[in-house]
Amino acid sequence: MESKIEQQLAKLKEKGKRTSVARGAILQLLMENSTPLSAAEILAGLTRRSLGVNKTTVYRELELLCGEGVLRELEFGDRKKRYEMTSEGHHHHLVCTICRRVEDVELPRDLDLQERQIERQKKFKILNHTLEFFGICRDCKSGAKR
Amino acid sequence: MESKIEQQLAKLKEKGKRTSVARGAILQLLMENSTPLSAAEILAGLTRRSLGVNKTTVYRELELLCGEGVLRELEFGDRKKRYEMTSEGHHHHLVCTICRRVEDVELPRDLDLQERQIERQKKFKILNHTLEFFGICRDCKSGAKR
DNA sequence: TTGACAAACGCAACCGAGTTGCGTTAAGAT
DNA sequence: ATCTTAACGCAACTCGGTTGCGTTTGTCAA
Repeated sequence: MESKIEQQLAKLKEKGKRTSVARGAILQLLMENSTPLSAAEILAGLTRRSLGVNKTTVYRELELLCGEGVLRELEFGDRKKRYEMTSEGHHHHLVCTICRRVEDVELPRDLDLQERQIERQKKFKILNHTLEFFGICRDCKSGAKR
Repeated sequence: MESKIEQQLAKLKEKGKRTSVARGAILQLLMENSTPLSAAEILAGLTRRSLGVNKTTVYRELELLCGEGVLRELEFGDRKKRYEMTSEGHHHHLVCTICRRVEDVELPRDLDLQERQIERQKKFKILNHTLEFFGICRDCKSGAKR
């Protein structure tokens, strides 16, 4: 089975995008990590793999990958953007206000019906939405370390 | 009937907060405006009323009013915080991605039930949530000016 | 294989929202 | 009138992110 990363890179290639080391590494990093990463975290992750990449490159890469729909940009209210693979599918987030860790969650019943209703009522074309829940995670409730 | 602003100021006074011109003006500005305002917009609004207020003062005032629960802090993904009166009650927002205007909206059925379900399932204590819908507003759809 | 073209890159300088430190002003209690 | 301290102004700073510009390098066609 061909790796998911190679698939993504191949798809980008068809659109005239090249296959750079940084691009592959960023995708891998985001794929391995369960929580969305910030630009700084990605930069650090690349450095840890002894890939000397400039921060401008990271920002430009993230912009490109978002534009191509490979990544999704998220904001949890701490003034830094975070990124996750769109291949993870549509879901929402539980953000712990203590340890800042992020957990994925799916709504038992998503908002499609409500959205249709709002669209009719407000004559507003809804393209997407963001829904994040803030609170205290299991570990922080139990007073766990870290 | 006593003005809503005076009520708020009186409540703050009980907590040892003083009644400054800037404070009253900020509250008034936010009350008159239907959409949430950014710090810069508030600063501009005060200047327009020929109240020479320093930006540090505005930021500090907003922080205080949020801390006292008078204002609510919002973020729509453009890296600037926006503020609205909490007295407006719990609602969500329709953010137009073209003209950036913000409309309030209430969910026909809010998320309380889903939240309870998530809490049980994930052992995560939900304190609050943010839900914003992004899309094209009525005016921008019809190609209206501005 | 080589050459050309543009995508990708590095670097330094920059931007803009928000913050901090510190000394000054003024609200309101006594 | 006096005193305490909330509120304020100003300048310098922080930090996530952006821009301009010249250089490197992947890719494709000759």
